[in-house]
Amino acid sequence: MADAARNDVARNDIAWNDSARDEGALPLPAAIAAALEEDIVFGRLHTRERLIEEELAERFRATRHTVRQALAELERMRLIERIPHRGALVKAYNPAEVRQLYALREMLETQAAALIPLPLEEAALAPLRGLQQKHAAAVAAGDARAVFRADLAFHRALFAHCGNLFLAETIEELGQRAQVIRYANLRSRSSMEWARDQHAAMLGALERGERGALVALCAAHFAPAREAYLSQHPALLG
Amino acid sequence: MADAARNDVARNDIAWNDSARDEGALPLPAAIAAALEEDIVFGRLHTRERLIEEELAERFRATRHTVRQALAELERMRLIERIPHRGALVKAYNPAEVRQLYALREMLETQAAALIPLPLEEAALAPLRGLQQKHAAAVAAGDARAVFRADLAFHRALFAHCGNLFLAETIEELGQRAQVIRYANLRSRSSMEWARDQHAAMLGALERGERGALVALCAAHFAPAREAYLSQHPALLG
DNA sequence: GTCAACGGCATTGTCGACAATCTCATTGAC
DNA sequence: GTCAATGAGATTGTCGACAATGCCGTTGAC
Repeated sequence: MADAARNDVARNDIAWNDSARDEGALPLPAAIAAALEEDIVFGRLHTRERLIEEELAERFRATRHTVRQALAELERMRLIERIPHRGALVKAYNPAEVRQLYALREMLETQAAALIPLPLEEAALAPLRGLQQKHAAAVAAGDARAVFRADLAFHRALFAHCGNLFLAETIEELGQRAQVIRYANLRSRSSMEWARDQHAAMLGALERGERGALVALCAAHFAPAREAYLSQHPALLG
Repeated sequence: MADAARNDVARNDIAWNDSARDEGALPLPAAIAAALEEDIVFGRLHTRERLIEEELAERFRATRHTVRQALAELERMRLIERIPHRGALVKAYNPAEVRQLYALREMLETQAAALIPLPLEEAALAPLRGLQQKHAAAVAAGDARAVFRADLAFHRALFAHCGNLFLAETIEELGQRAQVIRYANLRSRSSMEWARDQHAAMLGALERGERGALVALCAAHFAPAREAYLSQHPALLG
């Protein structure tokens, strides 16, 4: 019965966030998946926590089938793990895995940064500036959700210019997988401001055609998240 | 009605291959997905061809639900594309995409080859030799399916030694996506023999600790498949 | 003769109900 | 007291039926 009590607390926690509806025109499973993704990113759902289909169906006022599809989507993104007849768990990474994941991201983003044509033409630069401003505004407003979305959009738009669709996709996928790890950083205002300033510096490098600076910025961009995660999780278990 | 006739031909084609059963203990959706994967790889299902749930259900003697799961799996592997209310198509790549996909594979496999500890210890080398022998035996027997499976296994085992789980996974996923493109090569005996000899050369480089040779072999390993595909597909459309 | 509206048919998507499986507390033997 | 077997309840998996949608040939107006 202690278990039931724990589950109730968790359910109340996440019940605050009824954000499936505000996704607008998204198909329902995608909207549910997005809401759960946020729950994971912002730590409302913890590592190893169980996701129970019927509870989610009630919360989102959807059928269990719909929830099931959303869970399949989250599994595809590798944010959760599904074990046959046992349900879905928020995925956990041990420190070695975290290091490997970030090492790969660094490698790919470095290569992608090296492929972006420099200096970037104005027509491509303008949308990036727009996204940068959105991100900065979200940081100023202290709106963590908006920061999260704007950050994703900025990086997607940036690496879209690397000239390799598959590289850009892979970078984005690995970024999604790292979200489970990243959430600690979204809460701190200073780290959000640091990211904002890095984006500004990237834009500068893109404008002025400074290849070395761009590559260095991309490579170093997520070091803080990795370090924060590793420092919080003792070596024995992730 | 011309359409119906075309579909019948295709259906007879693939009806030869009732290989879902011989996957042994795999869960049924996975077995169906594997059978369809082979159909795609071996060109029994052509690019842009439609996959109709009910036909597949009949062929595999499964319910449409099960087929649906298999299609979801193939979509996850990006071998097919699903359009809402319109069904599933075997994915097509245009020449630019083919080039990008292979460029990324080359980049990743080069990096992975650079990370494998050299010379590779005997305990790790022995299983690789075993897989190489299986591959060579399949080539000798002219068993294209066995060649396909053995080739996958060899590369998976090779890159598992790069020390980065995510890099190895990503390489494998991109290899799966390239399967749509690769099939032309599986038919020719000479290309199978070429792959076999390349594997042998890789093993030699692993044993003797020849980093440069290993990297070069990995980078060049799939150039023939790319070239074969590009030469067959005029620039306008893939 | 052209073209837009209609409607039948093929196909995919969703639902509620039931079956299969796992978990965990209880029971009973030693 | 420990431990394995049992069984009830919780949870996931699968099914058949029906709803929704898109495709495409037909109809009819101009």
